[in-house]
Amino acid sequence: MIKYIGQTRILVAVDCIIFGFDGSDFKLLLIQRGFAPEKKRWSLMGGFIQPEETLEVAANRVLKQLTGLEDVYLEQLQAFSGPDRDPVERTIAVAYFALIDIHKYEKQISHEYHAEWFLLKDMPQLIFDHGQMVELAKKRLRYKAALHPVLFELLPERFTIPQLQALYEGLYETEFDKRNFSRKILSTGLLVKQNEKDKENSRKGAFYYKLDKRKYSENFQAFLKFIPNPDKFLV
Amino acid sequence: MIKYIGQTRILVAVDCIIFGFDGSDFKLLLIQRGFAPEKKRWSLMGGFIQPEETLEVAANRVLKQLTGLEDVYLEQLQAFSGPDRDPVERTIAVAYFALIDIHKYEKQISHEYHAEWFLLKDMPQLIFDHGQMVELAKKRLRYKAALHPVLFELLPERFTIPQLQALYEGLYETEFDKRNFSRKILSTGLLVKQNEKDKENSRKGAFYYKLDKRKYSENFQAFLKFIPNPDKFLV
DNA sequence: CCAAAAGTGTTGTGGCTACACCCATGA
DNA sequence: TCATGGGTGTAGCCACAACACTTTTGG
Repeated sequence: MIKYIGQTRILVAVDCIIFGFDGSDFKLLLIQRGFAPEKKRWSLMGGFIQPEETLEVAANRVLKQLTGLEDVYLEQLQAFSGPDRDPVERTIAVAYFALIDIHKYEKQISHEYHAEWFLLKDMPQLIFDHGQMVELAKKRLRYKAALHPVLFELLPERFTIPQLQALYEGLYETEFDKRNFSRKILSTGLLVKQNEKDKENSRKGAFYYKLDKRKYSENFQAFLKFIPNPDKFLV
Repeated sequence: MIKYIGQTRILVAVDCIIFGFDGSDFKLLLIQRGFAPEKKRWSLMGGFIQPEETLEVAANRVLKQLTGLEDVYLEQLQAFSGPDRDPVERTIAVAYFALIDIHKYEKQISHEYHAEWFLLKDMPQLIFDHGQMVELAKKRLRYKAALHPVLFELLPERFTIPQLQALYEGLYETEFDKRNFSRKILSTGLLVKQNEKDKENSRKGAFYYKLDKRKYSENFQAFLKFIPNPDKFLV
């Protein structure tokens, strides 16, 4: 194969910021790095890109390795390229963020990587520039969720409106008026009310809803307004 | 230096989608590729990342090589990683898009690369996946400009409101009501009216405005609404 | 005096926010 | 029966979109 001469070839990795929601808090799935350098310190799950893979395929592979899950919401965040970001050898990392239903993960948990869920508000220090990646992912998710119904990716098939509200409130670290919130959400037409109630979290019980998947994929790109006064929350 | 063993190292390039606005049309700056493969075909300006550079530095370098300009608006778009996107050798490309004042460029034009401005609507076929990059950049810019005052980056220091409107209309390939448009733009408080008029484009003449740079940088992240019915335009 | 583009105001409507009370249930 | 969280309606306000005529001036 002909080659471009005189150019430097570099390691390319993908790192995954994995978000989850446990019904009341936003969480992040981290692993305890098993090899030097920085052995035992907390880190995002990552891996090097392989010869025949696209970045997207690599990110999906890495995610599946850790969680066992496929067909997960995954979005390219940004490439990080500080020449010394990895002290061992120059590596460019392309960060992806994933939104997973935390319950699905728990069913398939692998202890191989010493993975743990951390509260997003209460994260350990991470290696390299992983902390920056998480900050950026949070910002991007806030931005995106203000306009598109992406947060449903974090919920199980059935969920209640109070749960959904807790999810938004967790992401934006604030509280919303529940009357306005439920009106706004229901007015999208994305939710289908079920007959059963969730009786675990209150005495009265809250009705379950499911996502209308057809409308969801049709309207995903639509420009909605989920968050009042977005200026306040979107830096 | 210790190294990660058994991993493949890959070429990493940056490619720049360079937008300009000539007062009535949106344009794209392309070069005619000077070497094989695909010699003589039109292409985005790009270059390989160097050992001590970040991607951002590389993109700025590449942009300066072609245009002579520094301190230009430049934003990372996405990494493109199809294993066969470059037939010579596997290369991952990180695309950046740039917004430049076309007049500044014309002052510093370099003929070294056989660069030419093309109408965005009327582009030649590009090599590799550059066509996809341009499409994505257009989409991203439409999205961004609907919410943030980023299009001012394309204008010279003095500009008129009709010019500004033509700029928005070019990007969204539509027409806006001029009364609503000017009211909306002026209500941001970002513009400072000048005393002179531009007499080149009409008999009556249109007042020049300048950008209030302090307010511009303060409000850049603010969540505005420049485009009526954004759903229509933002896929 | 005519053509061509700049500039400017009003009104109706719909969507947003703010706000408070009743309901169902398990303990 | 009481404590807890679920569920619901309204009114005022503001922002938006739709719309047409006058002004300026160069030729």
